[in-house]
Amino acid sequence: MFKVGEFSKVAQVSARLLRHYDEVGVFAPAHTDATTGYRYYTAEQLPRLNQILALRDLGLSLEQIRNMLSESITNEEIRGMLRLQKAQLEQSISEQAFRLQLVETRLRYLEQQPASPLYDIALKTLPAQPFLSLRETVPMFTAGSILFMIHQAMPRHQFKQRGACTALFYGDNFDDQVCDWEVGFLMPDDALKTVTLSDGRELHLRILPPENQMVSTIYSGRWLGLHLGYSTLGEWIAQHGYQIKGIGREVFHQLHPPEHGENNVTEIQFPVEKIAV
Amino acid sequence: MFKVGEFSKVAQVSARLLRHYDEVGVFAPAHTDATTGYRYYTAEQLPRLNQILALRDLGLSLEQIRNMLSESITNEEIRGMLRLQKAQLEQSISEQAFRLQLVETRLRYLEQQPASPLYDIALKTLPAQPFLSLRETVPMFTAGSILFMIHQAMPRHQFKQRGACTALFYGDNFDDQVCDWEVGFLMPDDALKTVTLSDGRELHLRILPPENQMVSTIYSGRWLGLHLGYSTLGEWIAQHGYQIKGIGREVFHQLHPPEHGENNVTEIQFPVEKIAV
DNA sequence: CTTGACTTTAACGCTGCGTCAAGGTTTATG
DNA sequence: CATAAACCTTGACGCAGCGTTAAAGTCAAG
Repeated sequence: MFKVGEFSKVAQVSARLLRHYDEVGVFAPAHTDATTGYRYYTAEQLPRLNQILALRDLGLSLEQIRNMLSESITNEEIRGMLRLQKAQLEQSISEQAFRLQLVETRLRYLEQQPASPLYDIALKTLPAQPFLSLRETVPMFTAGSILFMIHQAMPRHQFKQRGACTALFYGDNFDDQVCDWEVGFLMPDDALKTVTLSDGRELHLRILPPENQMVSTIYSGRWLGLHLGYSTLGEWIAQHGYQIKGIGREVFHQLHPPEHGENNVTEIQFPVEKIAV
Repeated sequence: MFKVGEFSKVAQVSARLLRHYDEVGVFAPAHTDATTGYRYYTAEQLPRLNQILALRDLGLSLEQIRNMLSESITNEEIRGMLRLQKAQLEQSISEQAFRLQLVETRLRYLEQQPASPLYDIALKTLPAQPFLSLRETVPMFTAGSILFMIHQAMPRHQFKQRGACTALFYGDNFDDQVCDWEVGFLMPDDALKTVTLSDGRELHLRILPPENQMVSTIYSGRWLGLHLGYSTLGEWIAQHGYQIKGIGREVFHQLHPPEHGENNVTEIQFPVEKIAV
């Protein structure tokens, strides 16, 4: 019969760990003195403890371990738990590897250029959202202006605009002088189906599908500089083994008339997917 | 000016996150109403928040992020932090990969054999420890018996035996009929230098060097079955890309006279190292 | 003015123990 | 045998990053 301190030494673990395992019910002492509460362990318990430590080394939680060690568990259930753990470890590793790639990219850039341009690119997941919009072909880099005009021409009392002004661009050659835009507003679920502008054009409601991987960057200032955002995003996407998967968006978080363009805040988003390795 | 709820929507984060970031000082709202406590954010803050989220995606802690965003930080310091993070990620990945390997091995075994023999193998780190011992060449599988005899022949009042009875085996052919053993007791730091047994033999004190990677398994029962432990350990070591690096040990946690050998509890330990890949 | 939609601060929860702290037990020593 | 040293007990906080109620104050629409 060992007391916790002795047993912790032969087992090479801390006494606190033994108490904790007793408390949560994964490993109880062979005997507990009813009056003093002292825990007494025996050498015969060592293999069991070693089992538990080995399972812990697999990354299993104490609760999972308790289940695995219960009498009434089938071999098949154990295998199921291990397969689950395997899958989780694989996912965790790929996440960590991705982070590592991000860090490495950033380090390379910092060593090339003192000022870091590639600073605020994030991955997001977007849910499906109603979108009240209008599709038109207009000169490049003017989607915001159209939105601004629409914003003006809109009978504003007819709806409560909750989401942001957003534009989707179709067509994949960004060097062209014109572009095919769908401009409008992200809406709450109970939005109107159609809105007629004061100049007669109509906005129609549709559901934008969810996107589970969007890269996004935010650009502050006049739209003349917006191409910097695009090139940075493009570099990032290539650097990290992604490719563009669908239709890009601009979100106008702060939309001013052309003469105050320096205060604009514009977000650029692209849905992406990993290139198969 | 957005209130938290609105800002959380345009930024695609939860309101709780914004409050938390305010609380810990990584991202404060542009304005806070002094009387109501309401937080008000502006669109111009979006790039900053995106920066923070991007840094978070690297796996940095909020405290690190706060430091990186402070004005008074040099480019060199930032690179240092990133290099540190890179190193930590690499280590974390290799740990996870190792766990994964453990899980896979276990799954393979479970699919071959319903009863899992390879159940309680753990990696340990041992500190340097004083060892009061005696070296002899004796028949295989009898180290425990010697220890038992020594135990009897020892003038027990002379020392407080705190550690376990332990044996080290020299020579690397385990199939041989004799083996070179060093048997003795792990001792506390203030132990006696020499002890003379009643049969005239002497135990001498020396310091066992620390081992930072020991594989260990615990076997219960008569020593006749002990080879099972050895073979299991050997398989495990090979399976996981390790090799034996030094002198193996047996630790006798429960040492009985030969006629009660079925109650013995014996641990087998080998120092190992990863084979370079 | 009344809702209802939002906001605030406060606090627990989660994981697996490490780390005191206050107060009994056991054991070694004088 | 008295007493101190060494060990044991339960209890509780801490950590990281928010998610999740909960109670109570604000704000905007009708």
